Amino acid sequence: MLDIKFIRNNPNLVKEGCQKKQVEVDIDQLLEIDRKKRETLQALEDMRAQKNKASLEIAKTKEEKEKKKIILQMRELDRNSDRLTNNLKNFETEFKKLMLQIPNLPLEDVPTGKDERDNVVLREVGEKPKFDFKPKDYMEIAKNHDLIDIERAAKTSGSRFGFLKREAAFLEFALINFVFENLNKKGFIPVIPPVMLKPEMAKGTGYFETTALDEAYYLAKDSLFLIGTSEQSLVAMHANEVLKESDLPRRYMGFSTCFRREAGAYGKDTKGILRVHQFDKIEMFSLTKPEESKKELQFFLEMEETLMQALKIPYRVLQICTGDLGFPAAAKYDIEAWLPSENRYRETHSTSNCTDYQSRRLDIRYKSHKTNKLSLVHTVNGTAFAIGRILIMLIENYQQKDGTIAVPDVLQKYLNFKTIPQKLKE
RNA sequence: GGAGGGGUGCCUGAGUGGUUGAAAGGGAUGGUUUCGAAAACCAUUGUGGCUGAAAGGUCACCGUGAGUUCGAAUCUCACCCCCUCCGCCA
Repeated sequence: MLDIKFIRNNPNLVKEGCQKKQVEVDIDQLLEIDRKKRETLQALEDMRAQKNKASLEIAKTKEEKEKKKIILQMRELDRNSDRLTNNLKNFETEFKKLMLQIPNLPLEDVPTGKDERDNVVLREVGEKPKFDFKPKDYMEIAKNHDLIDIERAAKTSGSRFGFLKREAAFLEFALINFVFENLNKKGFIPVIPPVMLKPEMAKGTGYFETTALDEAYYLAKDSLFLIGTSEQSLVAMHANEVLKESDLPRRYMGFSTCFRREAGAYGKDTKGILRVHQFDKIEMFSLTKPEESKKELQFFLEMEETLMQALKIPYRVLQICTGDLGFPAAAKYDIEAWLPSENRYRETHSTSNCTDYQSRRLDIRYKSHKTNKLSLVHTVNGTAFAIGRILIMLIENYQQKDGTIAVPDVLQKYLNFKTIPQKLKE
């Protein structure tokens, strides 16, 4: 949510921002309703003030006649209050509806663009593997090694699921250990959060407006959303809290299963485990002082790149343009890893600065040491590893001529194998 | 799932339908004292909206939402959350 005062003072900036983000909201209508809402509120409050004064008088007055007279007056006054209250409620509902439709505004240095085609490639890092044989795609390799079973997952659960088996399962734990160990050194607090959220918390994250609502699983019987990323649980964790300035930046790394309906992705990436309904992910999340969120975003990107470099997977960094930012983000970078079988880069990481957009919705503030004043924190999130996609990248980039899969050096200490041999098919 | 108990400020904890935004204690902050500290003493100590240049004015908030009333932390209803016991269970 944006600050209504900011919108009042900078309607054109907001309009421009919405346009850049390809989101249509009627700002003029919002301001008109805001004006009517305040007008009504003022009238109602004046009336209440009158009533409060009268109540005091009633309490003080000892004469019964005098009391009755004032009470009757107040009853008369009350006739208007229902109408005013009703009006106010309507204005407030409409106001809130419009406010929630406004996305976070892009920061100034974000490149303007329509969609993902306008994202800017900042750099390519790492050497793409050169194979002196015809590289296979990861699903073929995974089948040969009995690492991923899509067919049986379809039998048990339907499309877009997978069983991770054998070395793939061990690799997942190795990746988790690797990240936890390294990010903990950088001050990230490990968290395994709930994967279900109450509706108001889920909505507070800002991902549930417009079409994104269809993206989430909802358990109607219990009125709970399944999270799409642990970021959602981690933001909600500090809802309605006041943090100490000395606690900032507060960095978390959340490990959780993530659930996505992939409702808008019919026919897209239907093979394998690139796009599935359920996957595990380690997410970085940080609450910062407003003036530090830009720096924190750079720090997150640096962490992501460090992790990718440690695994020696070639990747490129994209600066996301205004039209592709997503609802709550004000700035965002993606990392795409090299996928040999498709001869192109595919997204594995994403890191965003949501400024005070989430914290205003969820009321997460901090108290300044100096001024003792309360301000909203900024929130920054970023992928550490989305396990499934990293496994894909590992399998393809580390495949060997003899049919085995090598294991990155940095993961070997968490595993009791250095290569993954081929298996006989079941 | 069954039975009971409870949600008040940073915390503990009072609160008879009428100056109760809320006693008291603790904590925190500032000050006095001190070479310094402790102790003691004094003072301060909620958030948000509207309005205003500011001072101020005003409204709201005692889990949430409705209701009764001239007036609700206090009465009524619904919901949410937490705790205890029993049952079930990884």
